Amino acid sequence: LRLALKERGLRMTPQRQLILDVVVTMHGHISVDQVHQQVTRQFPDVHITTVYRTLEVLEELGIVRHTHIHDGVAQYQRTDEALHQHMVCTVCQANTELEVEILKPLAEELRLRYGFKADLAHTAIVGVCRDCQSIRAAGALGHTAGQNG
Amino acid sequence: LRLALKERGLRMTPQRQLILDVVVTMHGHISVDQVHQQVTRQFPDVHITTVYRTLEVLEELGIVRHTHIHDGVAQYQRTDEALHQHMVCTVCQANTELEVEILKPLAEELRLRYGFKADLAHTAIVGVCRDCQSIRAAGALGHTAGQNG
DNA sequence: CTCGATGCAAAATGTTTGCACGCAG
DNA sequence: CTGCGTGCAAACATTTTGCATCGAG
Repeated sequence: LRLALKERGLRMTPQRQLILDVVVTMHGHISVDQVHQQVTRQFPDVHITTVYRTLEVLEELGIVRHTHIHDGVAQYQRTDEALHQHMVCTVCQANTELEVEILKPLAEELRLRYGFKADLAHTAIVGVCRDCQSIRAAGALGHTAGQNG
Repeated sequence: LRLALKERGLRMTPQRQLILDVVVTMHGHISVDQVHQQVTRQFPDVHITTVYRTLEVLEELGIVRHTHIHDGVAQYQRTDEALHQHMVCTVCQANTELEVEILKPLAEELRLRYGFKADLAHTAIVGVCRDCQSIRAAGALGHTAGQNG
């Protein structure tokens, strides 16, 4: 891993080591700010700009990849973790992992019909989780679009 | 439609009429800025703040919905257009429409296995389109991860 | 020593908010 | 006339950039 840096004339600094530590232990999506917070827990001096720049480097190296979920905040994930996908509930923000197997038929279909190589793990699937559906159902029984006020 | 506004004690202003005009004629995803530009083509005085606020109102009324695609910019789409989905190419930014039928098996699968009511039309599918795959293939034949530089 | 990396501040970008005035109803 | 809607500016949040200094190799 550090060799990858070396090959491109890049240096391994303590800051990068710390950020790398966070990256290899993280699961799923994580924001720049979250990475920064974890890093500053050990070295409060590490600037968030450095986190931005390091994650950018890691992205060029193919170690991480970033995306944007529901709000405008960039979320990073490891590329070797890209094979699992998340479902984010728009009501309770619950984040459930799902097996990527489920996505394969769709990916295959898109390839066949449009020649499009879909990166389905790139963005989380949004929707409403089981629990929040129950809660909602209790408040708004029926399935016609009536005006509630 | 204006009745929906009336019912909630909201007023129909020239600005809202203009923004509504843009909304009903738009297809797929459109940014706040794009709406604003189209509006100011007729009335240069309409402020972008008004566009933000009006789209927020329209979202509460269930007429539009917003999401975030690849960058952090909010994209709006009509809810009655939500039944088609887009594929955005990360290389050439091409935006291809696809039939929502393709997504239904996945949605059904997610419902069965996780009880999750997925809103698959909420976010565009990202990936690489047919053309850009060809171009890439020409530059990087083979499928091993070699270092190119 | 050399040159990439860092910290800081400031700029850039997209979005939200406070306030006084204007206009729809 | 009432109070919602508007334009404006300023606040806000996130991300990028310029620059002097530091330190990895």
